[in-house]
Amino acid sequence: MKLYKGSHKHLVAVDCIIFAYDIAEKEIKLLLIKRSIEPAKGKWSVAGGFVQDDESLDAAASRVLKRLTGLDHMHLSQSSTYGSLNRDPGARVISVSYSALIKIQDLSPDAAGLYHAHWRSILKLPELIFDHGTMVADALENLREQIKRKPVGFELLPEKFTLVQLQDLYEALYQRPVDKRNFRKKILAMNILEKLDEKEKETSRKGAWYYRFIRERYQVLTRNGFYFNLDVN
Amino acid sequence: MKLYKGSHKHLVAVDCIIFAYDIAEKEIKLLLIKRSIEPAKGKWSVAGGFVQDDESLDAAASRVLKRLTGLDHMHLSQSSTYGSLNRDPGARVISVSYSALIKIQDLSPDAAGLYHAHWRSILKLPELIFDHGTMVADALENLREQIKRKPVGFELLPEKFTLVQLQDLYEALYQRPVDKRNFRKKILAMNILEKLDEKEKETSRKGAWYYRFIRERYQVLTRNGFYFNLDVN
DNA sequence: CCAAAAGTGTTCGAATTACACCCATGA
DNA sequence: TCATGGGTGTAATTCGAACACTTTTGG
Repeated sequence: MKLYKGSHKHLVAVDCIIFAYDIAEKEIKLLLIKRSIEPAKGKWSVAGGFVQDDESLDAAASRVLKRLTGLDHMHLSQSSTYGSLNRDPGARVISVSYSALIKIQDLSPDAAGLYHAHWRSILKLPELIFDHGTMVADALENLREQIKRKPVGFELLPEKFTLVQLQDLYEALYQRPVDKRNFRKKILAMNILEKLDEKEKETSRKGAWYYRFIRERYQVLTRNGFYFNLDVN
Repeated sequence: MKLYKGSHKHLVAVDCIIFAYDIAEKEIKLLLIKRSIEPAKGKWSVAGGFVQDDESLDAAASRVLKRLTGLDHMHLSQSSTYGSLNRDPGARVISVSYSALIKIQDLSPDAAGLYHAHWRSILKLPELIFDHGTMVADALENLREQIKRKPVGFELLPEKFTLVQLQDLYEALYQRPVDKRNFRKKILAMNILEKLDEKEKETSRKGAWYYRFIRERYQVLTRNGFYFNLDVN
């Protein structure tokens, strides 16, 4: 049974916008790939590829990301779909963008070299191919909205982190300073962090206490109508 | 020059989720179509169709909506893209959903009959084909979030409306009562409504003052960092 | 002992909530 | 005149913003 005959078919791609947070540099970084095929071969792009016959969009995004970067089991979430006629000069391609937040240490140290993947600060991005600049801008705006209302910040930090690091992350995203006392008051009042018996001693003599995000406690609160709101200053 | 050869091509559809507000019934309604082709011919669906070779996704959505309902110049905004393998039993189809808010009087009175389009309350929707139920649920959730932070409510009301009607709309969306005095205080304090010299006299002896949304004033405020927030009770 | 970063409370104004009665009118 | 729906204000509380000093410790 052949249905829908006569309807035009399209090339469909997925593009993965991967953000990570660099604790040392206090910068959000974006994963970029040197494009290996024409057109625009050698130019910077996000990790993308075509959707195959026998895979869902979500599966395609995971596969493409794994192939280009080695990153596996990422929590990719669909962002937006781009379908202007001439967005890709090589052919008419419809592209579905996905984004993910990762802990930078999840990328094995040599993977970057191995896969021609590079991390670049979102503050100094190079020119990207096609409409990838727009895709990134859209995803970033979405991330900035999300982080106010969902505890997505913890996806970008290691298991153990200090309150100073968490605050630095918010400042990196908002690009403005945040009041330390108000920030701590607010996040601690949510009761979703556990203070550990261990200090981070690299960056100060005094040392800063490590904390841990308690996902289970957050989920219980959520079920009871708790509303995460870290809209600071 | 044939690039990207060997990559699989896909059927791509757009589906339009059109919401309207029925002032008299105080209900949000959804535009449904009796499907005219196999599979699932005669079943309820939202307005959809395939994307052609020479049109953008946005253009396809407008065209499809116009053809099926007569609705023209709608402000459609892209919601989400659905790409599971078996979502459409007829073939592998990737579908991009769009949604729009319209004033119910924008639909010419006989258009419904003419085009086999029907308005159904979102509270008692029939079974929809494929994953259209999910699409609608997703769009509705999005609308509920939006209406808190953007003055989208005015898209659903006629040019002139009363504060009671506006409040009824919010209650229809939230499905819970809203405090009358606090609601009025908040919306009037925003200074984006103009009281007209005219009363709505159909529903009460006293009559309720008509108001008008002043889009220009809203836009000026927005530019100055004003933040619409009608998160009530 | 001192430099450097971590940690800690209070006050003030604004915003949000809860709540009940009077008003205007047509029938 | 009365039934119906429209319109109004205030007090109590909570929330958000601003703000500066003390603590710890390795060198």
